[in-house]
Amino acid sequence: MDQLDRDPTRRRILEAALTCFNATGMAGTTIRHIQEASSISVGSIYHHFGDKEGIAFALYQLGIEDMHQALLRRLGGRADLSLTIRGCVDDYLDWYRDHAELGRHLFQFSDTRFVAGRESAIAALGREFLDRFGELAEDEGWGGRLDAEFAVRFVTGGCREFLRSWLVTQDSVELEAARPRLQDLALATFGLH
Amino acid sequence: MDQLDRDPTRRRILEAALTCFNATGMAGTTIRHIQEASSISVGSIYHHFGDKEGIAFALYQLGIEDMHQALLRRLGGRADLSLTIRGCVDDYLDWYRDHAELGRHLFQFSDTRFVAGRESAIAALGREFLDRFGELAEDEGWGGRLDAEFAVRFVTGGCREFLRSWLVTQDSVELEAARPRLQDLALATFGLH
DNA sequence: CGGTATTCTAGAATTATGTTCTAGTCAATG
DNA sequence: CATTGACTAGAACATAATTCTAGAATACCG
Repeated sequence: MDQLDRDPTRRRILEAALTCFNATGMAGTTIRHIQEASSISVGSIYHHFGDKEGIAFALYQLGIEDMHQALLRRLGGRADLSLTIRGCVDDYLDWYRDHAELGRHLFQFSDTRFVAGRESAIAALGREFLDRFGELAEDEGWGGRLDAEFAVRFVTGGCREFLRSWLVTQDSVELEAARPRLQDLALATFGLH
Repeated sequence: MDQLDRDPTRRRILEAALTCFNATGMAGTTIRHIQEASSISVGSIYHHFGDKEGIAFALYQLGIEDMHQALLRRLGGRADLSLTIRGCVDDYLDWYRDHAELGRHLFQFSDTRFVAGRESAIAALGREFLDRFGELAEDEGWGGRLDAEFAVRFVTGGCREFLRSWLVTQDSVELEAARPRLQDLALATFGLH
């Protein structure tokens, strides 16, 4: 979004692609659409990204990395477990609120890649978050590491499910109404309050 | 799966398509693949389904309907709220365990359709479940109707998130290990035990 | 029944789309 | 400068989606 990519050419391609993906879906956007929207030639697009999925993947990677950065930052400061959980929910919702287009792309892309083999770096990000959160939970005396991971995934899924439908309307009032309720449910999941 | 469709032609097309989608993803399967796998001519495929997405959508619809039928059956019998929740988690997991191919397709397809406009019947199914569950929760004195809906979606998301990764391995031991934990988390979400 | 309309099947023809290729431009480097 | 390597451009190509035309099967109606 702000800093999609250093190289201005790559950046223009990615921005154009993201707009197209949001407007007509990944299947519905052709390389030519992206070419027209970015004014970068077809050859150049292929030079930088290899193929269409390469563009989608680059966007996915950027999005996931940016989002995880926001969440990891939260785990850096030492706070109460309850506060941390509330804070993570905040960060998660905020990120999607502030990056709705990228967010929609994450949803669009994430379930496409059952087959794909590109993503070890991304799995590592998820792992890092789970590890760090697991440490924190252990320090606070909350069950075992694996229990914490399991609960985190559950909460993530709950928030995801809300966001999936929220991204259709992108109504900020609805988001703010949901925020405290999602936080409460997240805490309840952990048996906290 | 058992009764994908009445018409044997449609059925063979759908079965072939599902196999292909699972093997090589929706983007990776061509109409010709489906043609070869089903031995139904291209013209006939288009006659029945309009286009490739039409096939994917038909499968999606069948899957969703079948799954919701299983869940609605559960809400028919009058049981304790806690038992009902545990039972719904059971049904949800069981359905994916027994229909893993269709399940994978549901995931693949669900996030593709931000743009598509086909799905009012399907939204109605989700509504029906939420309504029926909401009634039950109210009868049991659990918060308001909207609170119940919100919690249901949250729990659904939590289970979905587990299933998303489970569908990659489809390890039955892992599923059974997760089952009671997911049930407990679901109950905790509702503040029950 | 016999004819007629309708649905269904088949595969060739057409069109759209992803990808590759060739040639040329630009920028950095020795 | 000359050379190299990265980058850009758009035409050419290959593949895949979709449409078309014609014929076969089936249902409908007098």
